[in-house]
Amino acid sequence: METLRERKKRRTRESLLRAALELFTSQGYERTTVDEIAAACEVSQRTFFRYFAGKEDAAFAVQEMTEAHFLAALRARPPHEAPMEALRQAALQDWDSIRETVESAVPMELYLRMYRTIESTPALLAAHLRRSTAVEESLARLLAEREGVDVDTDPRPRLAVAVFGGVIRVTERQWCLGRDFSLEAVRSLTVSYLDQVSSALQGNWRAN
Amino acid sequence: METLRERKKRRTRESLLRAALELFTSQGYERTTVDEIAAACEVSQRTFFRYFAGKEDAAFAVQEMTEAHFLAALRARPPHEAPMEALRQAALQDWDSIRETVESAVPMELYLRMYRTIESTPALLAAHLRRSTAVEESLARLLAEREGVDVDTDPRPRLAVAVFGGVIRVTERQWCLGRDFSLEAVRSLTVSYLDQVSSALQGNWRAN
DNA sequence: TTGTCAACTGTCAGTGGCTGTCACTAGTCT
DNA sequence: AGACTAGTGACAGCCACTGACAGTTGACAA
Repeated sequence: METLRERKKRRTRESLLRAALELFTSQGYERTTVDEIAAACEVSQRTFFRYFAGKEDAAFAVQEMTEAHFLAALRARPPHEAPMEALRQAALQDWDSIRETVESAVPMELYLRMYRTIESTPALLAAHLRRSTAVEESLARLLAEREGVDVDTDPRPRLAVAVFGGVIRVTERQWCLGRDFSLEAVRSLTVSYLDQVSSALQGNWRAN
Repeated sequence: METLRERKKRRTRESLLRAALELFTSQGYERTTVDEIAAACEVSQRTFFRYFAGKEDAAFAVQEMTEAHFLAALRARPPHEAPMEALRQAALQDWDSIRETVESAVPMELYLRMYRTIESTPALLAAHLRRSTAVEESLARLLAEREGVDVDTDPRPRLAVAVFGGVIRVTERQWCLGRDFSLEAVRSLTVSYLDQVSSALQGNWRAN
């Protein structure tokens, strides 16, 4: 059972996270100070730093959950699937079931707004890309294990994941730039872009 | 002709840049303060910020030159080359002729050490990845123009560049991790990895 | 219930990156 | 030589972040 102390702690964290994302998305990440976030929750600035390693950490708290969610999705793919197919299916399945994961922390709508804020804030975009490479390292190891190859001598796991990651990044970016900012939109964009990779890689585009 | 004032300015900048990279690579980026860099050049901290937008800006001053160098290399490729082939050739040619570009600012050896520092410092790696996406955007536009397609409606330029960028990133990373930290090493790694992409993308790796 | 302990929090002081301001020095130009 | 102005240093201040210390409050046993 959850003790009173734990409950209070959880509430404080949730309150801080929510206030942070609300402020980041409404007035911008840089224009939001940690003091402001703490004040909104009626705690001291010091307390904020006891719950989050930094301002940036708060911005990515939900992302961290979805990253783990995607890794689990890949782990759950049947072992007979080819690497790229497994990645593709994991991504699609991920978008289909992400809502529950996200809403255990904040409203889905806030998460989506934060996604856009990350993409349009240079400092956050940089952090996002670095986090992505960390996830990609895990993905590569997972694929290598699935296929029974050594990730340190065979570059194919990392290459496959890097290519996949590149396509996902393009997808994310176009999604955030577009008008239709729904889950269905990102899902279909993912399918469309993954399907066009081989066409993009080979030959002359003019010849179609 | 270069006036005395301009000469002094250039010298100050060169001095600051060199001192910065020397300190970053020897004692670490985070453990180096701007005050330290300024003191090493006998100028005030304020002056450092008149030459560089920030500490990070100094760390990437040479990278910025090599980025432009690569873009120029791609622009110089004959228009009949297929997109991926042009990217590949530009990359190889880039590594072959990078020395002159770099040494107009700092010794090659310092540049290479800084490269490793960037890769192993989380904050710098993040910034590096963000810068890379900016370069990739330029590359995509360049390819689109070459091929006569519209970069805003046809995703293939961005996809091709993202895939290419992903491979280059893997290359950079493995290069920095490896023992052979020479230009020849990165060149041959580039060739090797680009050659293995199609193999990595399709089918079952075990069947090989 | 009460006293003790440990967890949680606030306050304060300090560091480092970064910016605005202002006065002053030193090239530049006529 | 004198006026102009780019470049600089000194100073004050903001914000992210950290360490140290003390006060408060929930947990748990006697």
